[in-house]
Amino acid sequence: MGGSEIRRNMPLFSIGIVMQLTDLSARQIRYYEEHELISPARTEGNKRLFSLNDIDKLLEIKDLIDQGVNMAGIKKIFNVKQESVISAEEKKQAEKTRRELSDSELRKLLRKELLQAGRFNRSTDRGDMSRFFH
Amino acid sequence: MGGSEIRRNMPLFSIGIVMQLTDLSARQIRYYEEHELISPARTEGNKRLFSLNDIDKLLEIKDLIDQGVNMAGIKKIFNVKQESVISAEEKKQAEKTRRELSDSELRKLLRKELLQAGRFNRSTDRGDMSRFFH
DNA sequence: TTTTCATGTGAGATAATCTAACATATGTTT
DNA sequence: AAACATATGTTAGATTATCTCACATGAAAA
Repeated sequence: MGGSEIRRNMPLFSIGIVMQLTDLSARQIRYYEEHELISPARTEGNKRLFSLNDIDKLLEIKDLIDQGVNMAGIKKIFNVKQESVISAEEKKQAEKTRRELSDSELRKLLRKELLQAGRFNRSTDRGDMSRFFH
Repeated sequence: MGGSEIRRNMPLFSIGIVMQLTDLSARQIRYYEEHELISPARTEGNKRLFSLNDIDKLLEIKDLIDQGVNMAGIKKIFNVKQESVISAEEKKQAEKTRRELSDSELRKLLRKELLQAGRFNRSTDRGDMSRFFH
């Protein structure tokens, strides 16, 4: 995972901005948090701070609600997605260890990964916030 | 110019977040505004709202101040930069009209531009906010 | 028809930000 | 040296944005 993961999880946006960006009411956003669909960070003074990922999720929630899905359904869908990501990770991991690398192969790989550490790579299924940034 | 120009000028960030992101004090940020180095937007209730471009500029200001440049100098530098951008635009424009396109060439170009309208293209000299987004 | 769900709305509290004024350290003129 | 200018800190008092909690409501489900 590249450093972009960090950036997309950085708490940056006040609820007012998120309302504009998502066209959701404060009530709705707080309600979705109450149902644990999002978990925005908080300032020292308890104000919510949302990340790009939070906003993506809110846009997904909005879509699903428009399609008639309720809280429970959305939560399930998010969990399934999350699991599929995890299992993808596991597969990758399993595949990796299965290959029984020689020491030299291993060193080569390691070096390659280090060299690519700074590069930007995106998770495959992004939300719609890509509209707002390049 | 692509739609990314709009995105980079979208007022999104409160002064608190900008303080964290730039490591400048509120006093400093307001002082730079007073000297017209930045012009953040305002909410209905008069709170400042900063764009990605504003933040890039603040990081540039910080650099220049570290290098001993004063307000007047920074303002000059910004103006020169702005002019160079404008003249680049003019050059591009001049080059374009000079070519005296045929109608068919023109239609082809237009279609191409329309197809690429949604793509992400960056301005050449970005600030440092690229660290925060992909 | 009750209940439940998703949202609206209002009250009262508090955090974040605003402007304006004065303080201060460092560097510049006279 | 004394006076001034520049960039920033700090404080005070006012106002906005957000918070939680409670109650209201329309639509859908039971």
